[in-house]
Amino acid sequence: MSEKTNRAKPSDAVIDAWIGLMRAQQRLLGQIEADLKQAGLPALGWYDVLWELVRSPQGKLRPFEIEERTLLAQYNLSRLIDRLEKAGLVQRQTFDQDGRGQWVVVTEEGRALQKRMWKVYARAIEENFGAKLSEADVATLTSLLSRFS
Amino acid sequence: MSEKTNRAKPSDAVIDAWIGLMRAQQRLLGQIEADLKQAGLPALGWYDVLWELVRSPQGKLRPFEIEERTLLAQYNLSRLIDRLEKAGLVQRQTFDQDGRGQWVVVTEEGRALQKRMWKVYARAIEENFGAKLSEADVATLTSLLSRFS
DNA sequence: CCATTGTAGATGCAATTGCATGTAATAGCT
DNA sequence: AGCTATTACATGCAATTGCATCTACAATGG
Repeated sequence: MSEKTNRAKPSDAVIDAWIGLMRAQQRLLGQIEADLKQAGLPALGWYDVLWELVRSPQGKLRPFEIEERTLLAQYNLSRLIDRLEKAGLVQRQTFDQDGRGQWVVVTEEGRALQKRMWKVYARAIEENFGAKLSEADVATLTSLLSRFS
Repeated sequence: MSEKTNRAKPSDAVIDAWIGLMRAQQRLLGQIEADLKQAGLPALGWYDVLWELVRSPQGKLRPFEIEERTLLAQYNLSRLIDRLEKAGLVQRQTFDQDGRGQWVVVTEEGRALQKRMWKVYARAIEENFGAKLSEADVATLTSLLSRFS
């Protein structure tokens, strides 16, 4: 008679690591969102989309491509694009090859905002995160975390 | 004349690690929330509060204590407690030593739900997270992440 | 060509969150 | 004691999110 019917129980060490991951991300994200807000800048969600657009070859992507890259839910992205467009940071353009599709194009204002946000964001990353890790730590952490992508 | 006025710029390696952390947490959390939902269980926020209560000495805590332990915002916690109470999982009790305060007490139903959620949660942690790490990895990761608590 | 199925994106509505502020009670100062 | 500041928690309202569903178009199979 098998004893271990319930497989897949994590060890205490795994649970500690799990909690550590959740807490670290929560704290760091909270700190950085606070820095952005204090600088009068929008939240990170806006940055993520702008960044994907800015670094794309033509400064434009299809919504579903943004969705893949940012892990935003489709309905959330749809409305986030609404807000970005209302703020003049992106523009929707028709996609001729497929009547269902569209391009989301970053505007100059969008590029400018992305740069301004990056100044604050970069500093916050370094101060809250980078400053606490050696180069070797950084490499180790990146390697470990890459297993979950 | 100093060249480096703008200090605190993270290296590319630090940025990679940062992105890795955000993405790993986002993916893992999403996966686990999906598992809970599929099992017809409430979201992790409910679990976190129930767990803090269950593991507290008397099965009760002050709201501000829960707040510290979970990093929930005060106004969010206040309303989360409303929902937990409405669901019969906790009860508010008066705190005699301070008229402003109250106890949040976990009920038997609350304890039962915490156990049921843990079964799903534990399995999800192991499958999505623990299974991808050796014991040494786990120790390393915990140690690195602890710098941000 | 037509019917069915799949994909891209939008949207109504309810639930949750964020922000600002409110209320009640305690603590601290003079 | 009396006044002010602080702490604990709640709440109105606007913004965001989640869920389910909808529309429009495209692809596939007969």
